[in-house]
Amino acid sequence: MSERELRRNLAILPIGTVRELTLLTDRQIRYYEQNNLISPNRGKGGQRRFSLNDVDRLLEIKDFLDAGDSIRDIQEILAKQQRKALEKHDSESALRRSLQKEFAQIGRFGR
Amino acid sequence: MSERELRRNLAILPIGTVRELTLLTDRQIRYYEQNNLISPNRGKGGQRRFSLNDVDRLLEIKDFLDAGDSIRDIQEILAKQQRKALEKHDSESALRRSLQKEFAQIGRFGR
DNA sequence: ATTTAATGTTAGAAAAGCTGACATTTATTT
DNA sequence: AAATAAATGTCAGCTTTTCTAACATTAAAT
Repeated sequence: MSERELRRNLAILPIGTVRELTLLTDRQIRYYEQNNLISPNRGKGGQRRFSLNDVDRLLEIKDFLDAGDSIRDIQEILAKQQRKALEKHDSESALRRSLQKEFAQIGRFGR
Repeated sequence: MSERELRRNLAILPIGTVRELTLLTDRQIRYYEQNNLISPNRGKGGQRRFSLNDVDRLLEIKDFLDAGDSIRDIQEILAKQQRKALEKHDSESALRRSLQKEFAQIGRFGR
C-alpha cells in the first residue's frame, strides 16, 4: 500500500469530529456501522477511531441515501466497489511483475 | 490558501490521538501550548482540537528539544520560520501580480 | 547551592463516548 | 387500511477522555 493510502487509513478521528465533518448524527454513524457499511477501529478504551477513508465513505453513503438507495442497496454497491478495487489492484500487481521480468531480461543482455 | 493547506489546518484531532502520533505526553503538549509553540483550536466543550499542522509542528519541536534547544530557542526558531514563510508568500503574491500584468499587456496587443 | 526549565503526578470536575432500550416517522407490503 | 419494516430520535446509566490547577521531581544553568 502506498504511503498515502496508509495515511488515509490511520484511525485518528473520534466520532465527534466525524459528526462535524459529515453532518451525520452519532446515531446514523453507529447504525451504518451495525450494518457493516463502515468498520472504524477502536481505541484503547473502546471508543471508535475513524480514518479519513471512513469519512469519505460516510459522505458517499449519505449521497446514496439521499439518492433513494436503501442500506441494503448500499451494502451491495460498496461490495461491488470493493471487488473492482481488488481486481484493479491485482491487475496492477501483475503488470508490475511482468514489467519487472522484462527489465530483468533487458538488464541481462545489456552488459 | 490552497485546498491542501486548508485541510492541513482543520482542527480535527483530540489530544489522545496526538499523543499517540507524536509519542509526547499530554503534559508536554499542554506545556508547549502554554509557551505558545502551538495554538490548537478548541471544540464546543473546550477540548483541544489539533490540526495535522499542529502534529507536524510538535514533531519538529520534539526534534529541536532532542537536539538540545530550549523552549525559548524554539520560540525564536519558529518565529523566524513564520517570518520566512510570510516573506515567501508575499514574494509569490508579488510575482503572481506582476505576471498577471504582463499577460494583460500581451493580451492587449494580441488582438 | 540555588534557581530555573521541563516533565511527572494527582485530584476533582466536565465533556464526550458507549450500549441498549424504547419511541417516532416514513415507506413497503399484505 | 392495517401491519410490518427501515431509518432515525431520544434517553438513561456507565465508562473513558480531557480539562485545569496544584504540588513534586529531575536535571541543567547560574
